[in-house]
Amino acid sequence: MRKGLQTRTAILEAALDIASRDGLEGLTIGLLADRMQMSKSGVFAHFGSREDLQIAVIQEYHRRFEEEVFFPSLKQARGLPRLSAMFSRWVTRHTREIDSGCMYISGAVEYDDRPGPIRDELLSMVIAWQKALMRAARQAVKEGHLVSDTDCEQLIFEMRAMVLALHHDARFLGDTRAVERIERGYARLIESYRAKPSKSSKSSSTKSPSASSSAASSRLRIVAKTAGSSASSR
Amino acid sequence: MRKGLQTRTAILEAALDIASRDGLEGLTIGLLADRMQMSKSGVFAHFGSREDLQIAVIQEYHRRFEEEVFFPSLKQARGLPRLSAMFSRWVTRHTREIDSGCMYISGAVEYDDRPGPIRDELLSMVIAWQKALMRAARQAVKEGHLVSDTDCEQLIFEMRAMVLALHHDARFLGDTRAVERIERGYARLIESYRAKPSKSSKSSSTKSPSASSSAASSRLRIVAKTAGSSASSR
DNA sequence: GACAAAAAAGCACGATCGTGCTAATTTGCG
DNA sequence: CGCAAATTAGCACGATCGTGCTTTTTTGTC
Repeated sequence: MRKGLQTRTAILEAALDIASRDGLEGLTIGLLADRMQMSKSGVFAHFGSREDLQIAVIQEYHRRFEEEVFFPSLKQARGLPRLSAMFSRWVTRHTREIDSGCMYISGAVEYDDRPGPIRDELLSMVIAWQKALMRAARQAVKEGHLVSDTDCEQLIFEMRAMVLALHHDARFLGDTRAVERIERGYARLIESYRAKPSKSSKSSSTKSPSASSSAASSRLRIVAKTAGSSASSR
Repeated sequence: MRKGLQTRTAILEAALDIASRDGLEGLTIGLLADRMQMSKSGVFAHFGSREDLQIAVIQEYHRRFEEEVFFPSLKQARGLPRLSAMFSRWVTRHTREIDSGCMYISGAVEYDDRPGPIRDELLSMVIAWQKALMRAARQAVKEGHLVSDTDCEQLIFEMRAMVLALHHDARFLGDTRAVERIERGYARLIESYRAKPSKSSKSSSTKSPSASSSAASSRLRIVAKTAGSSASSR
């Protein structure tokens, strides 16, 4: 009775691994059975169909994404600190999952013109994350961290763009310098929207404006130091 | 004798269509035979193997990409004009192929950890394009259009990033506003690197500096007006 | 029109896919 | 332990995949 759920969890774990590496389309019952040292039927019985399995994988992926990226960022103060935390954790996750790949991105490519429940599921997850980013950005404006006429959609667009590029460069090109690129890009991006500490600015520290152009690099340390090894098993 | 090459071309055309829509992995001999109203063997005979077919498709795609995006841009003056032309045509192509999808991008996701000849082929095409962009950017610095300490790799990284986002948003999210986003982003990007018309600047027009921040919108019309309809058949 | 060469089709093969159905096994509770 | 229920395995099915083989049809040249 309890055993069933336990193996289901183990299967899901393996499925997540496969899907992250080979894509949701590459997630196959037979391959999963091999990996689990089970029969195809045994694996199959835990999920009504392959599609249900895929959807379960997506949901589990999303759960972990939120757990690792979104929720911890909520501990940061509203506005720019939180937005930066979200971005930082997002990037950090990408640097850690270089060997597996982001399911939101691979899923988007796999299902961009393949309608159905899987696409719908992916879409709703991605949109949820985008909305969370938008909320944080708007709060940053409201808190006076970013200039009042900030085009938040534009800001988020460019943030997302760089994450896509990070994924592309790190996974496909094998170019890890993309991590530095995205740090610099984010710094430049925020800098161009950052509110000048002129008038009110009720919150945070009234830091020195430093230089008006590039600077601000020390403040925006994006990627958290990966404690110990940055190595991978692949 | 001549007929063979003719049908081969027709097959390649259909293959390009399928691969652009469903990815290179979705390109199947049987599907291709259906589309061509031929037998599988008949199709197969023109290419030694499926892999050879896929590689032929990639090469043909690249040839068209160069023909449509790269070569025409060479007619523009060296430096920023050429770089902008390349970017503009690149974006325009993406807006036109919304219904089919960019093979460089889908291929990158499909083969990011699937070594072999196909990945190699894709990689060399993508890198070739990136190098072309880099050359144009460096020329823009040399010509004095961009400030001398411009980080060209960073510039190209951010340009590529936005194109990835355009593809993602237009295809997966179905959000066509990404076109405006990318125009704005490019304007902002170039503006932050544009050389002030201070000292020498041997070339082009010594335009007025206008405002130092957002402006420059009129000069950087990215997407060519799609003559007639911007609609799609999908 | 005949004839050689090229092109296309026909057919079969082993693999793998998802998924139903039934039988065997394992599990947890009384 | 015993027994019912949950879990897993076994097996077969139709489909589709890439790709080898042989045969038929089409093509271009004399």
